[in-house]
Amino acid sequence: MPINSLFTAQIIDWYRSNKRDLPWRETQDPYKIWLSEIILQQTRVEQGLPYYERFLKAFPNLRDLANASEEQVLKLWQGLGYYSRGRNLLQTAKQVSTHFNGKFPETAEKLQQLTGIGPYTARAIASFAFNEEVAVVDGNVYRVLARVFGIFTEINSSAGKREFQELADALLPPENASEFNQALMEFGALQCTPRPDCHSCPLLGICIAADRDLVSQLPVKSKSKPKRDRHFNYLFYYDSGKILLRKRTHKDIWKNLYEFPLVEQVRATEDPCSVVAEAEVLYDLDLKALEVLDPHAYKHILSHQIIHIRIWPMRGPIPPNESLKSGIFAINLEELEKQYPVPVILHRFLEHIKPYLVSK
DNA sequence: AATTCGGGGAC
DNA sequence: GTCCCAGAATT
Repeated sequence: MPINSLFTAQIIDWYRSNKRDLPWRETQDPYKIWLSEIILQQTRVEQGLPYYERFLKAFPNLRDLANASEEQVLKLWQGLGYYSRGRNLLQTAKQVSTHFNGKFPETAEKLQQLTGIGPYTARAIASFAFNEEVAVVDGNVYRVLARVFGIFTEINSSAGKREFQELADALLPPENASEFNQALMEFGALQCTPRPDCHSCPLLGICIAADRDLVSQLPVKSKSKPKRDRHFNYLFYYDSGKILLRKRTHKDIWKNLYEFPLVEQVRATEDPCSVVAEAEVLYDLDLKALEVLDPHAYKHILSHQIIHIRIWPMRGPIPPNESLKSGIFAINLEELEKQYPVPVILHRFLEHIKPYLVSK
């Protein structure tokens, strides 16, 4: 038996006895497949699963989602990260709903034209929902193929992407694309993990990396840039159940999410006066009469940046909404929690601070 | 071709 | 601390 056929057969065999019970595997509805795939981009199954359930409950079908507001979608997306996925989700729902008569295109090539659907997701939907014979390549697939076939090409280079995609396509068994794709990813997620237990691996006999002790070196990936430090000073201006809020609209992290009035500085500030002074200019506020309390400090570590956050509680009457400028507005705390999407760091702060606010 | 977009979990 | 996750869009 050729090595490639053996590999395919073993992977599928392993999958049938080890696969997890996941809701999007029990359907061929392109809407549900699409939704699950967008949620699962760069996201572990365990983290994405509750979001998938909540989205389906809120928007049972494509039209429901297409009729939603971006605020609703982002609120449901809150805490999942990569919020452009949520915005693109809504955009594509509207697009398919109005321009494609509510039907998703049925080939990977056409699916990839839609916003938020790239090479992986297009092939996943085409294969799972429409049985197209196309192979998917995600982080799991890179890892499994690099090890089993001993490939040292960098997986984040264009040459690597091409090479692994071609290999996956060559391995794909016609007639069984969907199951093979699922199997290969599941194998990477459960068995051929970043630090695997090779003793229990059914592919021990054919894996080049295991044979030559290269498992810990594969796959090869070029190093990432060092993180940059940012310093966010938030004005937590609380008064009788209301706080000041603004929407992030610029092209940056947390786009279109809401936050307290922000003063970003190049370095950490111990002195509230400089924060207040900058805020007055930035937002055209009059903060002179205010008392500024000691800040709550957090460090928010992300993939490409470390955000040093100081939330400065302030005491004093909130001006009426009509007199607020620069996109600042006052909002009731319950209203905020119900409707306004915020970064998790703000959500956690609010949960922490709420008991103290109501008891005061 | 390189960078940017989050948050959480494993180690 | 580092690396990775059912990647895609933008520069």
